[in-house]
Amino acid sequence: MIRHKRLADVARLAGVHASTVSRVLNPGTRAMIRPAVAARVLEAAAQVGYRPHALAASLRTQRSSTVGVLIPDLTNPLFAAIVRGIEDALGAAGYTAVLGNSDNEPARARTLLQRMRERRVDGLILATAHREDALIAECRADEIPLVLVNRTVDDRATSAVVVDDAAGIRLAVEHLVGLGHRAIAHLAGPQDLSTGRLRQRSFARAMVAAGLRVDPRLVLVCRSMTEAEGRRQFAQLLARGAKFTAVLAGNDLIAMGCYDELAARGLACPNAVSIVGYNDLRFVDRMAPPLTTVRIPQYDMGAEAARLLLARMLDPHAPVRTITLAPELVVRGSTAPIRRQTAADRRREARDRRQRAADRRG
Amino acid sequence: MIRHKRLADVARLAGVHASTVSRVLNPGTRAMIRPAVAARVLEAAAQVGYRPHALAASLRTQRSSTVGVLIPDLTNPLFAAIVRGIEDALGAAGYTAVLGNSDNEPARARTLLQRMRERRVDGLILATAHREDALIAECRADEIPLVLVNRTVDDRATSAVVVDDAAGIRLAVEHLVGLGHRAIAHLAGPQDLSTGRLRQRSFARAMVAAGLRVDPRLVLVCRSMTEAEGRRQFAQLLARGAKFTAVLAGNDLIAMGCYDELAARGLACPNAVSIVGYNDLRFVDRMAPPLTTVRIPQYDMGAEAARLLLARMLDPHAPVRTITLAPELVVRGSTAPIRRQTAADRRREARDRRQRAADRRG
DNA sequence: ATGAAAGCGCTAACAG
DNA sequence: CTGTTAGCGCTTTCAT
Repeated sequence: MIRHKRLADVARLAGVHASTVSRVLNPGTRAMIRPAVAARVLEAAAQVGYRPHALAASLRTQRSSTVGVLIPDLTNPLFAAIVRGIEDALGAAGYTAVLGNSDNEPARARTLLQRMRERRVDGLILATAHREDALIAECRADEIPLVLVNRTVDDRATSAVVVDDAAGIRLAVEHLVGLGHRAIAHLAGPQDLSTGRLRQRSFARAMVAAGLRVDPRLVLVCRSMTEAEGRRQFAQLLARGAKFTAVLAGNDLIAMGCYDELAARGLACPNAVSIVGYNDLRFVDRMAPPLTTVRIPQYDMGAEAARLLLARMLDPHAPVRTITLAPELVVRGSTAPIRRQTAADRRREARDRRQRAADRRG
Repeated sequence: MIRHKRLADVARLAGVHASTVSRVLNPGTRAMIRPAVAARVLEAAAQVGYRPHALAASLRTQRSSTVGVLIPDLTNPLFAAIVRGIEDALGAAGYTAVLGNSDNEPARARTLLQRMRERRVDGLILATAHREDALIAECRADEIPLVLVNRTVDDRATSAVVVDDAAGIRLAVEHLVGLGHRAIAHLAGPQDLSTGRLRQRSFARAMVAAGLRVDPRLVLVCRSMTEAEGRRQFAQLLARGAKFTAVLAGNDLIAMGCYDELAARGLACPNAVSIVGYNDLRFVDRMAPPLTTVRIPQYDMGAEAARLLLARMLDPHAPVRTITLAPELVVRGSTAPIRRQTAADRRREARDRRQRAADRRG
């Protein structure tokens, strides 16, 4: 390992005291030093290749210029995009993000938060909030600057950047209704997440607003926002036997699960059923069929959350704020006008199904 | 901001000296302390809610338990997966990753590395290597433990975890040849990246090994591994007029670009042309058509890189190692047996094309 | 405008 | 076994 140069090394070379070097190198105190001396110091620093020791400075100043970012899983494109937004905004302000993946396990989240606190992060951005979240309550008690992103908590006591899910869901429902759908199912996300819950409630309200009845048999709650769980609940939905012509999925991954179950049964979307997702993950525009979904500003949510946190760290008395960003509907190939199925349709579908089964065997 | 407890606070409560508390709390020195005292200390620590100050410890021990991870872009699923592998392996060893996105800009990379060095990361994992990389040379000169991942450098002087691209490309070429393809094009990645370069050379070798000639007009080099550039070069390839029935893309994003250009021309894959990608990014199995591609162990590459680095940090004299992981071919719907086009085929395609154009207008 | 000195919270060498 | 002491590299009073 290399021997790092210290302020004292630069000081000796420049013929000044270490504290003078420190003052020259820190923008806030540079004005204290006579330009001639400052120039000499700067040259000396460059000559020995001086690099400040951020940890030592942090110990002294009690500020690490570091922010903890906790997400469920980086491998989910939604969170990758949010993190990118966070890191860019943070980086522009001279801050560094320290990442942690909780995998939606509170125990892991606790360990990671712990580690971040020990590293003395100046603030926290959490994308892991549950509607009632003990961990977040603890953070609040510790008075560490804190911002939630994407999901929020029920007591609006913490700053957050979220999407107007009510509007997003309304757009989706109105789109389906406009296509003639009446029997619309909803595969909701987990109800202990603000997103899962709010989207479900918004679905009910939007249906009523459209003059439709919500059939309880057409609303199922997924235990997680994953493809596997989406597929399971969609199969469950089919098993219930209640008729429906469209599905509003709690998010894009749940929608993908529907695609999987449809494919396994030899059914085609949007022929058999129209499907709408939520989030507009990267690549869902390339699926077969391209997914109609509600786009949310993933990157911007992250960037906004970072900016909100930066403001809060600057002024600890800044008020609690919830920033709500607008979603937009992106219509693609997974939704189509409702169409009463004719006998001919049924025959064609049956033939296609047989053909596909044969293909798989062959 | 909360008032943090220090060792001295715990010490006072337990009626011992701060150094005793330190010894109790550090696994390596716990054995020094009489169990009865240790128990008293532990209780006192729990009572005041003591949390160690990692930065202060780092300053003293000259080890931050932190690793810098530099990638081009978190938003690329390849790097998201690699980072996840890195973080999991690092986390299991008590280390924390500090992430940076270079966007393939050397200036950004330099700034980020700078910041990481100031934070005194104990080691570095770089997924941003160019074949000749000044930044990496500097890191080597600084003797900071360093591991490359996915891409490597030409002088094999740095430890790395990479994929056996020669094998991967051979699998892909043999697959295409097995389907009857003879005129195979290659949209190579940038030649200043080890992956782009090695895959192109491997393509040439695999073609020769299969008894085929490499037509220079069928090999184009993309300036970046992106969809936009893949599309541009594929259009270029078509413009050259040389006949081909299959394309081996430098990676999945380039392959997606080919999809885009085909779609724009109303052509269908694998009818018009077979396409093979590289990496097997998440979701490419859901594209239209599902992409035949070479799967690489993305997560494991990251985890292996982290383990290699951990070993190196433990023993600075550990030898330079290159770990090569095996790829595997995943055959899906974007490749099909070659088929001489009949007059009927041509008529059908022309009709389809017209239909699609009409759809777009309507 | 600059130097001297103290101390952030911790660990480790040295005593006992 | 445990206490004492010194100091990691920096910033920031306090002097001058």
